[in-house]
Amino acid sequence: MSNKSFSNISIAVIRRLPKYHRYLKELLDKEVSRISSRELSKLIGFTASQIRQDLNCFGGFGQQGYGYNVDELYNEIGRILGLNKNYNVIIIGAGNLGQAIANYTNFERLGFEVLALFDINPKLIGVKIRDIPVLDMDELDEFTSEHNIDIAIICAPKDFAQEVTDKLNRKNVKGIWNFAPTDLNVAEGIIVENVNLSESLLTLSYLLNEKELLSG
Amino acid sequence: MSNKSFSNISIAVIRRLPKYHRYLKELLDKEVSRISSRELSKLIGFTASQIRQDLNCFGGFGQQGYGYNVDELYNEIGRILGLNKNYNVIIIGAGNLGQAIANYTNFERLGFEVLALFDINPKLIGVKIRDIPVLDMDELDEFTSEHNIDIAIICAPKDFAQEVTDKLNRKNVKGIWNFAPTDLNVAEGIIVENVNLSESLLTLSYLLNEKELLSG
DNA sequence: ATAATTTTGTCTTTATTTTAACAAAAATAC
DNA sequence: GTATTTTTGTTAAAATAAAGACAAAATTAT
Repeated sequence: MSNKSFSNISIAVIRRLPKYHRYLKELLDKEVSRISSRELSKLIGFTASQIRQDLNCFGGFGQQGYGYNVDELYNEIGRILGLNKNYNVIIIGAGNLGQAIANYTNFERLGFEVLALFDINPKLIGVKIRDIPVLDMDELDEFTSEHNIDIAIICAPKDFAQEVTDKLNRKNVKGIWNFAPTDLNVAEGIIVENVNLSESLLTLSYLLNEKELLSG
Repeated sequence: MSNKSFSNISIAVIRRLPKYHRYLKELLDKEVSRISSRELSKLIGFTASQIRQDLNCFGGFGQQGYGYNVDELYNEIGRILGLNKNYNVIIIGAGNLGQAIANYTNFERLGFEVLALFDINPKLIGVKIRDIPVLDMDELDEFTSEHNIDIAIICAPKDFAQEVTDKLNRKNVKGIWNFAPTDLNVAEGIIVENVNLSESLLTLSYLLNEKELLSG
């Protein structure tokens, strides 16, 4: 009864969806009302065939001889991505990274509302980021009990991340967006999306050296 | 004469290398001196077969009946990732995200030295993050001419990112680590590694809703 | 109104990636 | 010292993903 049984959509397709969403938004802003898979292909860099196949995982949104209605497709993909809902979010760790995310108002526009940040640093507790309060980490349990938190964003140091996750495991948190450079053990059903900056940087480092590495 | 001709290593393999590196470091810290692909598989979550195949892209680092020497393998993967070198880095944008990266001392330990941050905000210009100065964006051209910059980290807003990239395109910058939520047009030979936080968050959002989406 | 063009959705083929299998080599146990 | 076990490196098979091909449908041009 793995998660897989509910899903025949490959993760490769899923990870392309936000990019479609972003490019369609740009087209909308430019008041482009229709686009073919061929034109979109030139913009986004995927093959037209792949675009058509990706979209058809979720339904036939296009029309032969015409292409796709930009507004309709944008909204459909938004719905597929769950952007028709609102999400209550907390941020664990109110350092630079936590603050950066709290300040990024675009997430709010997409429906992700940050209710609070949590930190152990007395200098940060009580501070407000925009209108969002930084609370004492000791209040985390109470806060998550009283509020229906959908997503917790972990911006805490590596050695503290699992400890926090253990607390979240006992609450009704549905997803964790993890910026700590470690793999978390989560309770069944909790979805984790990792953003591992070190891994990204080391990939860049590899690519910078690849030519010499494989020739010399 | 595409980049591909130098490389028979798939990007999927490359993106797993930093994770091997991280887990091997943890084993080293625990003073584990040897590990088999089977044991590593249990830790890291890839199949033992995949681990052996990945490592064998770069050489036979193991020994039959024994496994892999942790210290040796850690160093070999570090070398493959280019961590035997030092990199001069600048950060474009000294907001929370730029500061977060500048403050993350682990990158320095890996050989990535941040020489300066750049911003247009007068309140930030002149400030120091650790010992790293925040310079006026107007000084970027001169600075990149005088220093041999390997990597530029773009933490500037989306609408400003391409403008900065155009400047970098004319310099000898080798790689761009891009946090702006947009695809950059770069000069030939410049490697771009994107960290698109919105795309990551929307992927999480999709996964949170996948069950209902595909059943209902 | 008709012909030519465009373009999707889907089926087929190709390519890539992952997993499985196993001989050969080394380590360990007895 | 020999047998047993472990474990790699590598080959083969299976699974997954991407690209190509094309009929059917709709649009656009004449």
